[in-house]
Amino acid sequence: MEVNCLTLKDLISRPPRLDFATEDGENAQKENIFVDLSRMAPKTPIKNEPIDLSKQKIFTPERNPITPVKLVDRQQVEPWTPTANLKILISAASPDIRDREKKKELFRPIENKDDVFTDSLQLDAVDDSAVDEFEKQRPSRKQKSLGLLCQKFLARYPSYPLSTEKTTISLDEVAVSLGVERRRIYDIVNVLESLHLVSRVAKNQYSWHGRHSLPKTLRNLQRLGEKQKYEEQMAHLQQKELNLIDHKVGERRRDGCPDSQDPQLLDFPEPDCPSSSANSRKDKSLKIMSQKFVMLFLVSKTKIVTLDVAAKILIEESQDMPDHSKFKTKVRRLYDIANVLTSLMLIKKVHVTEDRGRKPAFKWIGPVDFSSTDDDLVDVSTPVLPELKKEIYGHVQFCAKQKLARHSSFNSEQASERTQRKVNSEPSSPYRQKQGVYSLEIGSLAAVSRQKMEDNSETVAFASQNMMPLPSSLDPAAPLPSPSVDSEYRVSPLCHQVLSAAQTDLKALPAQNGLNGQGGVSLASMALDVEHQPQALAAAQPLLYVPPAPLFMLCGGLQEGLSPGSGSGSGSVGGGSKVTAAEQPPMPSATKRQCRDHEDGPLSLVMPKKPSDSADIASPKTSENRASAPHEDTHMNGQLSAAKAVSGKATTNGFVSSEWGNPCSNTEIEKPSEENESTKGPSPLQYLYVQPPAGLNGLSVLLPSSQSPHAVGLPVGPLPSLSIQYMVLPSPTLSGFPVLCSPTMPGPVSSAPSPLPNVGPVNFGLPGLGSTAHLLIGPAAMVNPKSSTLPSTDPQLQGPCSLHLSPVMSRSHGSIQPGSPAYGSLPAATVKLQQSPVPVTPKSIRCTHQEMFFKTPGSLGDPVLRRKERNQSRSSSSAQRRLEISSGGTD
DNA sequence: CTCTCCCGCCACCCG
DNA sequence: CGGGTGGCGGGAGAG
Repeated sequence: MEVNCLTLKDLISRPPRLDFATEDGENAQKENIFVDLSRMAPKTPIKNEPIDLSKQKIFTPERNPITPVKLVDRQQVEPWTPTANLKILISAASPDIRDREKKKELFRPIENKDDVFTDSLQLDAVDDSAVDEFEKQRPSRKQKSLGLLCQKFLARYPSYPLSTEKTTISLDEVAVSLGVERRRIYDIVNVLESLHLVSRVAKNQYSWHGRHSLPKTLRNLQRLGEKQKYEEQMAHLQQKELNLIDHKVGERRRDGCPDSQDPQLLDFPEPDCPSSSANSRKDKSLKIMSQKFVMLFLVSKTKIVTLDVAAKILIEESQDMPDHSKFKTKVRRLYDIANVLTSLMLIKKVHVTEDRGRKPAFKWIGPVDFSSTDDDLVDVSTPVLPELKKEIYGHVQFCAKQKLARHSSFNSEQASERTQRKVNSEPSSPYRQKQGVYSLEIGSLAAVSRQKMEDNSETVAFASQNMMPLPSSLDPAAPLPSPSVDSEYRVSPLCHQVLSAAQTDLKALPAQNGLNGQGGVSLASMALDVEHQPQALAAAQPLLYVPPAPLFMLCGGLQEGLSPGSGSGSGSVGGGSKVTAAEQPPMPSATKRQCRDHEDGPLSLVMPKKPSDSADIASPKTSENRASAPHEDTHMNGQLSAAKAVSGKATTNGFVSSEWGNPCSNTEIEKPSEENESTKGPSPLQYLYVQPPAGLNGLSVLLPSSQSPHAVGLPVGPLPSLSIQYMVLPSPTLSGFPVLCSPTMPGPVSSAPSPLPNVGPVNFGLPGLGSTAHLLIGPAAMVNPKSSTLPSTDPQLQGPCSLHLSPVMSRSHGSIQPGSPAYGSLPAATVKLQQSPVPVTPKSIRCTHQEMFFKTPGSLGDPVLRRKERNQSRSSSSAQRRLEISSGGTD
């Protein structure tokens, strides 16, 4: 059955149920008239309705005979339908039907992950709620967004496919599987094609190339952009705008286009597409627009391009009359392109503020440094070139890269590394690279670090122009100015906003908690770039990142926020490092927004410096990783499936899931758990509990009080950034419910026994918690400096979820150490939370579990757990137990 | 209100 | 000529 197929796919990257319906329905509608008829029959036609109907249709062709069923489905599907009707219909429907629907939903949710979706899943338990759920299910606009669709699309293919594997993309197939009309797929594919991620081989057929050539493509585009003098044009336009703003907004655009520029633009060689025809139509093609748009970023010093400027340039190039309608249309197209580029983690939305207000803009967060020479990248001082790394490290790293790649290209990595290096070079810089381990920062982080590194000039420039990159610079303080800050940023480029917020919070915390701000953990990790990530994902995902398994000890009362171990050092968050969220300063609206949207947050990849080491460590993992690697991004595939299941809903995106899926992490986890058992001692495992800041949606952050000391010490790598293990839990529920742990590396502290075979996400049943509690372990970002092994961390997870703590170092178990001087300044660790538009509530978590449950029945399993979870009240003390238990459970 | 951008009509083009 | 592509802009959801 298609359904089955879909299901599998869905697991990986599935469009919301609605999508399904939509797919079929829409397609049918457009392509199949008769379908429409069926639709019509049912009820009042609502725009949205058709989709639902179609869904049913799709599914039902076979079913069609069962008319009644249709009605039922439709109703269910149709959110808009009055609840009463829905209920009635539902009730009327046979149980079988309901079950069927439920099943469908279950599978679909993965991608849809929408909260709604999740909720729907829960429905099983509650029939009564069915109606509400239905309503919830209604696909929101966001759910249908091109960006989300693109993510789903990307999730289907590995970012860095093996050369051997050739993937062909059937537009029809994809459209069906993603539940959208083909038209939408064209939009995505065209942009991807412009970057050479795919190429058209035949009608309806594209081949997937992945990101391998992305750096080259970008380089070429950059060159072209330079030739086109886009930078100048942009500057010119911006200036004009400024001037115009004062005078007139209206027609500045025309003015904006420098006459001189026109010729160039006209000449504009179509970058990659040789074929790009001279046709006017083609000139306006999304592909070309996409390339030009990318060029604008690449040539921009600020890496920030406002849509209006981009639209103007494009209009001018196309020689279109700059009338307002044209401009509007152009902007619409740019949004389409931007959505895809955002999904590729190449750009993220930001807003530039002007005197008159904000302007929509996008910031390049992709690789930057490929600039002049192709070889440059390699040449760079960076110890390990991205590509080289690939070769050297082989699968393991490869996998990691892939994951990372999603977020950023190699180049970016390099850039980040470089940056870090610079930082390192700085004597003062507190952060040192860890030996043997390189942490790569991706996406926004890299970009951010880069910016800072590069200089303030960019910022200045903006300022002069009145343009301010809001997202990055939300925090006035945060931005570059303070050295300490810079270093941090450099080290771990996180969303500035987040970071700033986190810092603030942290600072505040000490006071309340009596903790030392400095000593405190720096939560910088969190940067969330909400925008990047698929909204849906973000929303649903409850992310729990747990430190190395071995470490799992929750300080007695997590809820209370005490972390016994934490007291370390100056900053250690004093014994109870409980931080209250309230304290956090509210994030700027922009920030919030981003948070919501982005999941991608900075990713940090840790790579073993030495290949050999990595190999050693990795080897075990490698096998699996490799497998996963191809799938990379989404990972939605196989391995991940389990992970996904775990991550489930939380990870709406493949990213997350993939990470979770990482076997390595699992392995690591297990060890830790054992260790924990042995060590149980409070020291190692304790976590600092940080209450969720407002932005976190009530998620609590647990920081391992005892981070491996090594972390701090690691000097080596170019990348100073440290990754800190952390857990994010819904505060209310800390005790009871399942905890998702990010995969961790074997903690240095505990002697980790040989890692166990990787298992996807591991669920630990905590006895204390009751069956309910599960620990999901994701790939850990942590690297042990000591342990030569590196954890080949799962890059995958990192995605949005992973928390990257750069500066923080935890010495040995003791909680975060304040000690590190540098850190002191930056106590806060940024935790990247996925903020989903929907608040992450315990409920959502539950949902996640459910999803997971579905996916991987074995591991997570029990629905019952939920109940238990609820029931469970955990005392802090119990927490440790739980941990221990969990570890045992893991076994 | 503005910002986004989904949706799908229908023109373009190719085989 | 039929069907794949994809430009285009109305209009509505989201903020």
